[in-house]
Amino acid sequence: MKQGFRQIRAFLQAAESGSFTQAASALHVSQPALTVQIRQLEEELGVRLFDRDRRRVTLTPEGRNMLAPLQRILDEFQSAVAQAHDLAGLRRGRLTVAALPSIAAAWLPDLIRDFRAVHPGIEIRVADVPAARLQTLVRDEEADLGLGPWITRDRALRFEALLEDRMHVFFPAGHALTVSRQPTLKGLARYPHIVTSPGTSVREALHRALEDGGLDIEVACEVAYLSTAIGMVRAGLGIAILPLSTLSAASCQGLEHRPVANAHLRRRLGLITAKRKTPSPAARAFIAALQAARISRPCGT
Amino acid sequence: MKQGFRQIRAFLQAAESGSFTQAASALHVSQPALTVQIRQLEEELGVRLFDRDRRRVTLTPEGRNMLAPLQRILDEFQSAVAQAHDLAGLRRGRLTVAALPSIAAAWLPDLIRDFRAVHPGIEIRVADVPAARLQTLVRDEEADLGLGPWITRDRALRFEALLEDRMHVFFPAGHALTVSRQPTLKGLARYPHIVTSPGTSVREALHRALEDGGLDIEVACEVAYLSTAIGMVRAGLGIAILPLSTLSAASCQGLEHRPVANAHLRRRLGLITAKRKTPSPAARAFIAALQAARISRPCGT
DNA sequence: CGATCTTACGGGATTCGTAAACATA
DNA sequence: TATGTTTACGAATCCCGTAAGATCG
Repeated sequence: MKQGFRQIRAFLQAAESGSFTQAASALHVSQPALTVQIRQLEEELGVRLFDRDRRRVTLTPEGRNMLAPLQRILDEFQSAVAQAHDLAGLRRGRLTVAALPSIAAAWLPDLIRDFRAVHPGIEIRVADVPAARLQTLVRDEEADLGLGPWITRDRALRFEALLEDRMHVFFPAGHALTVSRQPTLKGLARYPHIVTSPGTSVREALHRALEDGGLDIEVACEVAYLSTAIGMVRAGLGIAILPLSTLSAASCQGLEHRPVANAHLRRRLGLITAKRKTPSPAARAFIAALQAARISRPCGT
Repeated sequence: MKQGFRQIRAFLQAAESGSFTQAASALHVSQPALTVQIRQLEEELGVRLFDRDRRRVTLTPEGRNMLAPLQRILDEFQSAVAQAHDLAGLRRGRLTVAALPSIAAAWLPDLIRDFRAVHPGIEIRVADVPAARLQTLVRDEEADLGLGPWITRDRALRFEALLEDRMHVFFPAGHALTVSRQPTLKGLARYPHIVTSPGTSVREALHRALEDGGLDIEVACEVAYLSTAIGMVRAGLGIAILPLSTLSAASCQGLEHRPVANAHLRRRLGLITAKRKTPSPAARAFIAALQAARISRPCGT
């Protein structure tokens, strides 16, 4: 079983040309080479495919029977190659990005817009999930890559820091905090706070920071979405300690914000990829775009 | 484009085995060879097909995409090869035999019965046509072979004598002719004759024989079929000069027959094949059976 | 004799197998 | 350390192209 596609191509071309000489020149091989290819195919199939007539070659009935099947095989192979090239050339494909909601809202829209402009054939799904699920998604190959904090040290995954998302305190314009350049957590503790739901990474970070400082805060309201929290702050219900990236995710008009001086309130966000798994062409391209964007727009807008 | 089926086979086997080593041993090649084959396919397709994990290899999503198309291509190729082998091995095929009506009636039934017993997959058509059309059918490839007399010297056809069909005179038992061992045409001319229609080879031969001898006969009746002629003879309407093979074609009970001593009344019947055209496997086998039968049952029953 | 397929043969590329290197669990 | 993939390299094989041979019109 030593067959290839060259023999099939030779056969089809010869059948079409009705001449070994013409077929050979069409395929850019010498005529004896084509004769050999035909003979190899005939030996493999066990039937004579052509009647050699010195003047022209004509298909035998057996050869005519093989015409359609072999043609289809060749077509399907070329189609399969084309499909693979489409994937490799980013003309087609699917890409699933897992990202923290804040990142998904702040960073991804621009990135995806630019990416899709270049590669319109790539279908992109975004899984905006809490930090805890990020690594699971990537590990289980439900996402090609993750964007978020590096929480659990997972040997099957790789982390590459992209930006540091410092948390800021947001407050309405004119609030007493306006005067301080970098308030401490302790200084903020006496104001009522809008906080996100337990389980969100923002809440966890805030929780750890408070615990570490032995502080406690008054919770004015607990909301699920950053944009809701911003709305609450604007309405004067309280202040909120939120990622700086919130600026991009929600309309912060009429609000002021200051960095909070606390180590727990800065997260190193980055790219999470599977160590073993070869990234898909689309994933590679997206990661490249990601790293390019990191340079042009460093550390949280 | 330097691809063959070995690479595809290697890919499918490796995907199934989940290990290059196992796949290699399953395909009876060394493991490095298989690695190379996989790499060749990856280069041709432009995508990485496997994630090498040192412990096992797993398909990438791109590889999974290629699985079905490549599997199908391989299946179709093998099916095409199998189909060709069926033709070559006489498990399938079609065979058209053109033959004189007398041959078709006398010889072919036994021959075809035996042939079909050995090769039940071959579909056999018999074209029983007058001698004049025989060569045309073979020349136009409407028949794989012809059985009949060599009339027109056609350079595109080949003739191989198989048997000599001497014409006999048929007469009712008790007829005056019973006493003669080999009557002459002249001796027969005075009896009324049953003749076949003009255009049939039997009639032509008789016509030439009479013309050559300057004889004339009384035509008692003119019929189309040999069996009709035999019926006429039996009824005593006249005698008939017919091929000896008529014995096999019609019931000749109650009739006697003697060879007629006349050169024109013996026909060399044989095999007519196209010179250029390669006979199909089925035709080759049939011809072989034909020649074997010639030995075991020479010259007209 | 001209056109075309087949055969023969030498050179070059391809591919295979063995052995060593390499990488992970 | 053990297993399994990759790399390296020598050898065998395969394949092509040129040239000569054969055959039919």
